[in-house]
Amino acid sequence: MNPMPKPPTMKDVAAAAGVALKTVSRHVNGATNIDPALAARIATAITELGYRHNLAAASIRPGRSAKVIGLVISDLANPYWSLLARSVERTLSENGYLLMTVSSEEDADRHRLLVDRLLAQRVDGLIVSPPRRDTTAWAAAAAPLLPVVAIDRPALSTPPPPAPVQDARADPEAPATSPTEPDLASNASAEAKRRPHPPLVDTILADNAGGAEAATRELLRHGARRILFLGDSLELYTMRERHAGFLRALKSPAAGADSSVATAHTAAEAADVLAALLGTGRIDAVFAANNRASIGAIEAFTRAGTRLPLIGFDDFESAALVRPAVSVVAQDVALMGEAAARAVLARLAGATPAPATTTLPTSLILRGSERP
Amino acid sequence: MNPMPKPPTMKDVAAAAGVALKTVSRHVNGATNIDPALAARIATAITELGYRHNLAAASIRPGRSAKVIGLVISDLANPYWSLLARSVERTLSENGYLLMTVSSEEDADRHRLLVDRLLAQRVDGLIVSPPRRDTTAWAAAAAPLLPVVAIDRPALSTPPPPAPVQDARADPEAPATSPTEPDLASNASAEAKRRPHPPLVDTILADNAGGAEAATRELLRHGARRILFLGDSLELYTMRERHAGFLRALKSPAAGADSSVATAHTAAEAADVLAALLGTGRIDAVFAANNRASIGAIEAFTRAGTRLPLIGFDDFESAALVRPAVSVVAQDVALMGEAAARAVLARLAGATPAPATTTLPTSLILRGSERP
DNA sequence: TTGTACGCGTTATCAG
DNA sequence: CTGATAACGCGTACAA
Repeated sequence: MNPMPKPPTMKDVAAAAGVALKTVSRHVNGATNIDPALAARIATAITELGYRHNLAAASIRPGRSAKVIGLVISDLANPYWSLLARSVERTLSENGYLLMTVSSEEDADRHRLLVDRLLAQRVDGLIVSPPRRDTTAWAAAAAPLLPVVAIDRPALSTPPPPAPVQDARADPEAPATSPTEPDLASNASAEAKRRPHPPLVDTILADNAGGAEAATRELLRHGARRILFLGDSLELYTMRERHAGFLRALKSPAAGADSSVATAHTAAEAADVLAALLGTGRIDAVFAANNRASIGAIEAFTRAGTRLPLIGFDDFESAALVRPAVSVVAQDVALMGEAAARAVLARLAGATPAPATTTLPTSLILRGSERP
Repeated sequence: MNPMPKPPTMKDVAAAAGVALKTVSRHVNGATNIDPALAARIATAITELGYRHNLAAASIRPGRSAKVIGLVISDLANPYWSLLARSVERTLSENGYLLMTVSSEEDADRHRLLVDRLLAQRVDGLIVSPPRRDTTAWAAAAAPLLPVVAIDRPALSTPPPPAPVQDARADPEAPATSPTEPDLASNASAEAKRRPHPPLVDTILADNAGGAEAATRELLRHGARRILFLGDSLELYTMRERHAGFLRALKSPAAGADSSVATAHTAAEAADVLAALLGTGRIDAVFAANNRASIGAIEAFTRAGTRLPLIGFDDFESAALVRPAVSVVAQDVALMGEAAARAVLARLAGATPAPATTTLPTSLILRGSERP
């Protein structure tokens, strides 16, 4: 009943089996050239002593590693990230790697801390969703040491736009809508700034702009003319991209369309913001830029006892269950996770191409909510 | 542009700063008694060389560890587990620990493999959801070495009942319903077998039976008399418990109630099974024993254009969004994760009480779907 | 306060 | 095919 009997070592096994340390090491590492008699004695000693290979100790030898990859995301509780983490873990585990997942909670300081901790732990590779205000320092510091992959958002090689976008930040009491003009202007600069340099590290992105554009076109096609972009802060890369796609669709031939922007972080906030707008007649359709916004929109519709045409970005569990079922722009999350894992594994296997950006297509899933 | 320049070591730092290895070690470990001049030289050398503390190497010293905890769950993609993992990670990270999460996919072999791998990695503690057919061997092997906590299901100290329960396993083509009798019988034995011995390891459970009983009583209160238990395989501990609670409610004074059991693993299967039963008049209410069954039930109702009173086990995203909103038995997942993390941390801090089982209460959230 | 020498558990070299 | 010996990067007596 000793609380913590210290685990037996190779030395113990060697002594018990009456062989040299190195022979045990060979046996443990699956070497074939061992006298069967000795191998048997060693195997017996191992099970009798309850010996377990110490990977942590083995990993300090040069050229050896613990076969662990780090994954830094913003929130494990969000289905988007947990699906991604699952996919990454699955691909890595097929290749003998373990995954360490940590959440930054969208906090840049905590993000740095976690990356540091993972590096100190000597992980073999890093898959990272860069924080909101990315200082790029983490990537520059880590990239030379080990394979690094940015996922969902690029590791900025230039700082983000100083004033993210002067959008009308709606607040529940006095939700403001802004005319199209300033948004279009800021969009132009966002477009110009898109990927000015080659990526710092391998990067896996979804086609946020393209997906948003397709969704917006679909709303326009059904007669929408005053569309609300309901999303999270435009400080977020994905939001900026989706907003850019949104505006790109509005600039198209089917002119005369107006737009406004409302910002909300949680589903409840989104519901409040939208509820306040519903009676005013200032909007006639909603593009929900993430799943929380979609859920908020449904709540607002339910509360108001009315609804507007709606398309959301990111599929979510409820989307097909509510009436009308919610049309969405879906990312192939599993594929993104697998791509990220494979990118790390490829470099671990020795490949050293120039860092590349992979943009995965999105798909528009129409379920009915896009119609008036 | 060297692919992998080997990271600088303490020795390099010591040489660059012109001090002894030990002094650098002290500096890195935050010792206070260092000549400020030397400390400054060391700090400079560290930043110039880009030195990072190697925790893996440090952890092989006796008494030291990498401060990593392993978490073995069945499926990260299930919101239940990702919420739990998030909660565990949060609590651990507040205490300086990192979390390694792996999915067993409900496969007992893979489960063993993963536990072995985590043990080889020399994690400091283990939080495990035991696999379906638990052979208890993993816990017996691991528990003497490090703090182990079983979560969601107990680590069986006796093998599971040989024939899990002779329930009427419904299949889509010819869904079978079984009279109450055999279930009641098998329930009696399940009741008798519940926790025959003290737990092998610290165990964190939800009150599955109590929650299911409360939900079933609520359905009975609204006039239900032929209730369907729609759930996953009764090989699963949680399913057995929920089924036991379900039957316990049916045995109560409000007699005359009948029941049947249908098994489905996915939401789609659950929908099919239920859809086939809906027209027959053999059931007048549904207890969905997990969130996938709940979602399947909603789908079946929608397809059939009708509905029955419904209560589900485990809250889920859509529950409040669909009409009527789905009443559920909710577990406090965050609390369970925190409790598991704290149990590990307590033992790591030196506490050595006898292994205990903590059963956390569930809450019945009534949203309307329980009514006819 | 600083440095020396050694050990942690494992693997690699290289001679038997 | 096997084994003594020297690393690996770091922490700790112990001595200076």
